[in-house]
Amino acid sequence: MPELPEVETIKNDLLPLLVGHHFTGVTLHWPRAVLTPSPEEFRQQLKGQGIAGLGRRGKYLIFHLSSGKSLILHLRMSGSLILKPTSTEPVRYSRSIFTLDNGNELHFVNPRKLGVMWLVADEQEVVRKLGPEPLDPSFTPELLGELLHRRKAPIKALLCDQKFIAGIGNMYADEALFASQIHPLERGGDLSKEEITRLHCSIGDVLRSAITSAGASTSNYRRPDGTPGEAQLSFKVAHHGGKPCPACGTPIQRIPIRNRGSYFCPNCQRKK
DNA sequence: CCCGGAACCTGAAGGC
DNA sequence: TGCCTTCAGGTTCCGG
Repeated sequence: MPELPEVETIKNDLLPLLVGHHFTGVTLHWPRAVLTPSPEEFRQQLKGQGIAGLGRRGKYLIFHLSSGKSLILHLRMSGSLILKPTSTEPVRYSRSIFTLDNGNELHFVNPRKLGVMWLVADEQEVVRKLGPEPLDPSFTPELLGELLHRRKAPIKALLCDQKFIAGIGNMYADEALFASQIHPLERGGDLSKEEITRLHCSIGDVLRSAITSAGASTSNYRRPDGTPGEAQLSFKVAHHGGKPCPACGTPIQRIPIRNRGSYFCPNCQRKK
């Protein structure tokens, strides 16, 4: 599932290949993925647009266009972006194709049709509601403590809430909680100062390490050249149900939290 | 404001 | 072999 490290990897991979080029056309095989404006306006406004830069906010990938507008993509659960030379060979589950001036085409591969796109004058229209960027220097342990104050939801649910903090999803929430030895059902507001400090540190470590490994390919995620990332090889609990905990050997447990599978070590991560 | 659950989607995996 | 059910989990919406 594309979370912050996966979107960051896609941005880094595409940056040198796209910036300075322009879109020559757009084909929409699943127009409902365009949330704004209308699919037809989307196509017309993108045609001929130069790509001035690429950015990321949380799990959102942002194309800065020469018109000053922003093309924003969210891959949701199963989406990926593939960049390849134009050919007649079909790309499986390609739902949108952006053709470029250099003979390449960018495919929005979107098997479950959950991924979405926007074309807006101000990117804040889309990303305004997001919480802080966990890798930004302004995200301090003190800020995390303030955000957690009096929150009653399970810490796992808060970490996955994009309004609470941007970019973290199921996998990296589980990994960060294991690294900081906190039970996923612990109420956010019940974390001690020491636990908050550990959690803040673990969030940064887990995300930075995953970016270095080019993201985690647990299912559909691929880099734009089609190769998988390797962050999943370092996972200690995520998707490891029943396997021994790498720290103590206790079988990793899986419980549902907010309808999501949560993996943790019942010995290393005790609830108070 | 805060929390939990359903809905959107469809391929993959498992049971019988 | 094939049908059926369940699972996957990011986001938004809705109800309490």
